[in-house]
Amino acid sequence: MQERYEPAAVEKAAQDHWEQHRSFVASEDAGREKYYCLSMFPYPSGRLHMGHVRNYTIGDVLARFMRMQGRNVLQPMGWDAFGLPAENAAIANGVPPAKWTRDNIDYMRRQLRSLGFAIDWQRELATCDADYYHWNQWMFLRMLESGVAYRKTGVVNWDPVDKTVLANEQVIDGRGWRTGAPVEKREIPMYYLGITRYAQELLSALDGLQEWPERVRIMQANWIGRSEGVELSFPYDGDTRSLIGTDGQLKVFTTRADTLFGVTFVAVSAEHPLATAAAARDPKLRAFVDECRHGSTMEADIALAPKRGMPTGLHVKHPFTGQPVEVWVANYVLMAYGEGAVMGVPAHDERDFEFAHKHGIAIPTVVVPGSGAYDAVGETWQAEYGEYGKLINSGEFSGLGSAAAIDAIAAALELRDLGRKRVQWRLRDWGISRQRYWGCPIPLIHCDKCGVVPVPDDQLPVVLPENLVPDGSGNPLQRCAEFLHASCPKCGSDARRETDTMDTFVDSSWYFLRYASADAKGGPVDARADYWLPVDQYIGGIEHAILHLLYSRFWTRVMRDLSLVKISEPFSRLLTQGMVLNHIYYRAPASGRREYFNPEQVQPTFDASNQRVGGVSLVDNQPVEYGGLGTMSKSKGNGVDPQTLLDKYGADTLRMFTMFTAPPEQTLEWSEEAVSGQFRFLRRLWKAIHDHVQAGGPVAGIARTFDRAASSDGVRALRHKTHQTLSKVTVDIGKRRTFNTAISAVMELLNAVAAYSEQGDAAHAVRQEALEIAVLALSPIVPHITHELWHALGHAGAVIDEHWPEPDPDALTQSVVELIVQVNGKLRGRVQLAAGADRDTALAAAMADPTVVRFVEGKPVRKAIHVPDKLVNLVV
RNA sequence: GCGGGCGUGGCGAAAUCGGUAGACGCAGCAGACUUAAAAUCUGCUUCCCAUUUAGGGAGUGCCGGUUCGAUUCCGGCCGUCCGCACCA
Repeated sequence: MQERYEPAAVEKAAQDHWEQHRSFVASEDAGREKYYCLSMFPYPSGRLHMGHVRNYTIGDVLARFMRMQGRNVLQPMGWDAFGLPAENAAIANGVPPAKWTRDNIDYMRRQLRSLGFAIDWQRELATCDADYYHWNQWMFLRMLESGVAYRKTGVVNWDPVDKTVLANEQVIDGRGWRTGAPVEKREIPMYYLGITRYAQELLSALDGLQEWPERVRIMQANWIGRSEGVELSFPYDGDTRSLIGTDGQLKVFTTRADTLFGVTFVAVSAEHPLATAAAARDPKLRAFVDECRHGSTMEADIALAPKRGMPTGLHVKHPFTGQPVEVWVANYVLMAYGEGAVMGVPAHDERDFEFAHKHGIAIPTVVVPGSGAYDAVGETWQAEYGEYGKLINSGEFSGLGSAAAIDAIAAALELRDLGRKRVQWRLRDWGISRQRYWGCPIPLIHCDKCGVVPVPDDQLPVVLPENLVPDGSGNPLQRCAEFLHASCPKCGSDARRETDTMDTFVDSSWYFLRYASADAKGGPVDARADYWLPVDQYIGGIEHAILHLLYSRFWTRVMRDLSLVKISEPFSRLLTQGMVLNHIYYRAPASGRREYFNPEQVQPTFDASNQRVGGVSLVDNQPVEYGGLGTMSKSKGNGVDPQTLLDKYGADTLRMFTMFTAPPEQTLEWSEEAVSGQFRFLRRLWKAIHDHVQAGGPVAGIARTFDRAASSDGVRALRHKTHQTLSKVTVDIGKRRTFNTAISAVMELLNAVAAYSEQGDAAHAVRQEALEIAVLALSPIVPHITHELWHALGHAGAVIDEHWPEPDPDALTQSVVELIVQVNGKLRGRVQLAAGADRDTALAAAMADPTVVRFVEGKPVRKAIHVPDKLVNLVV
């Protein structure tokens, strides 16, 4: 064994061993319990970032730990390879997205390998491979057949200068990212997936996901947004009827049908048909409607905007009283929720209250609290106005409580065919059409005679041409004759291929299923998926808490209903890892953009209480401002390239740092000093084993039976520490997922070994055992160095093939324990006692402690608490 | 506005079921080794009082409650981060 720890050589040797022994190739084995450990696959952006390292290290530690526990482990990896950045890179460099993407994959795959992740690379997939997206297309066609997928017009962002559709992230402050031109809204036909059909199931099943973080479940429940209420109709009056041209009703949805008699106006969104009709005959209203439609699309801005509105001059009739109610256009009504229209009840809804005050509309009270705290609403809004109570001035319903009134009003409306109870969802169907090149083609053909015709299964996949270079204007597929041209599968005449591609969230909604049957030919998956699924542990960023995880839950159910899989929930257990943060330094010139400085190039400055307040750039020696801690990002210039660290310290140090510095769900603060601290620890571990082996000669021959009675106190204490450490690490990794405390425990063990100075065979044996446990316990976290150290400790086999050891119960028991002694709850002393000492013995020992005596002396003991083998508390 | 999390030394954090607050590590200080530096090793390192020893007091954002005992449970407040945001 070498005296110095040299990570490069150690890591190469370990990786070669795993490679040669195909250690991570997984195969189905019905006789063994499986463990499917999955980390969210990366977008191949170019290089790994620290977030990837953290994510994949967490997964790898669990995979390796479970492997040692005897589970049949699958840990696959792939690439979320379609998407906008590849097109942007193409525009910038003139390289086809396919080449850029595949080059990035090659580089990042090498990086993942050099980090030593226990990945089964035989199952690797990239979503841009036709073998993969073939099945996106196939499943889309099945959904089209079953009606889950359907066509409807949708609104897109249109850049009038580049004449192209923009993704939301390409719209910055309402303008196109490249041209700066104000973005327009356009309606075009698009395809939707009916996720709302599954809304109730997706919501109810959240209760079963007890191994998911609660906040993810709450976020999903809020996103699905179930609300129970009443849909009701206000019939048009004569004037409105003649303007619209048909008899009709204005439909609204409300959760507060009990306030129906307080309606003094009805408000519709600017996109509502009534608004359009009224605007056609009123130029002022038309100007207002246009303004609302073009207003900021930032939802936070909308929420803060004042309640603006204009009357349409149109009226509808109250469903019970028949009284005319005026229709207004209001900027706070959303077309996309409910019916795009609301009944205005100013006395009992804060927004309606503000609106009515502003526009001089009456505010009659129709619900009062049971206590009679008020009988009419005042000038300023009070929260109690929105509460349930007892109805007044509500015709036949007066006197009822709110809940009963809602039932009665709904029943009465139903009799008149003017309304009914129903559930409204916030969740909307998923529009998957993207007017982009680098994505999975939607398998449809447009024929002048037959209309939209699905591509037959035997002509799948519709292959995306990979040699196109987008230039920022439009979708290059529309200029690619060989892709565009097709013959109609129905009538055979010349036809045009659909050029829209699918949202990349489609690709990531089922990739975890494909890993489980990576080379299945006849369908997206085969029976092997039934063995591996569901994923036992999924690990990824909190940023995917809603969309990706919800879409995957939906897609899995669709596949279930197509009899492709047997499960409903894809991920049994979810861990959302925290972000990686670093300091932010910047200069803010009087005019122009902030300039950011890489923290490595800044000498920080601190105030009197040691708080970071600024810094000096090492480049020009001028001061820079401190911007706090923030997620590592390109735009803030505070990223750290893991490759640099890998080259400098090796994979084990990097893995160790990400696992030790914070628990996995919390944010992780970058610190190069902490990294070098982890490197120092590994070096100390190396040296400890080196010295041990040198001192003791060949160690394999040591007999390791410990006779408790014959052992010295030192041997017993070190054995106790060793097995205590083992049981802590087992729980911390296996149950609590607190890798940081697991590492701390091993550090303590190593400190104990260093402090243990006894010599002789028994001492050498107990030291050997301690070091072996330390190596085994750390091996999931730092697999390379432990691979080498396991051999150094005298073992012929590889540490990865070792079984996770069980703590020795005999070593864990202690014959003498220390009790703490409190007086009135304050720590006053400690006493050594035989384990299991009874109350009287413990109290007697406690009273004998000199410090305790000083505090108890002369005062009667009123009460004494005894927690066996733990503490005594004397109340005086 | 609504929902959720978090608040502990100079810093990252630990305390797992209500029982020793600050494990482990970083940074810092002192010492050893060295011609010197680095590396390494040893010791100290929450604050205040006392310091010759022994010790004593306070302390987990703030105020209060429950308890023999609260970082932990309960109520209220403050700060901070995240998510959603005119959802009818």
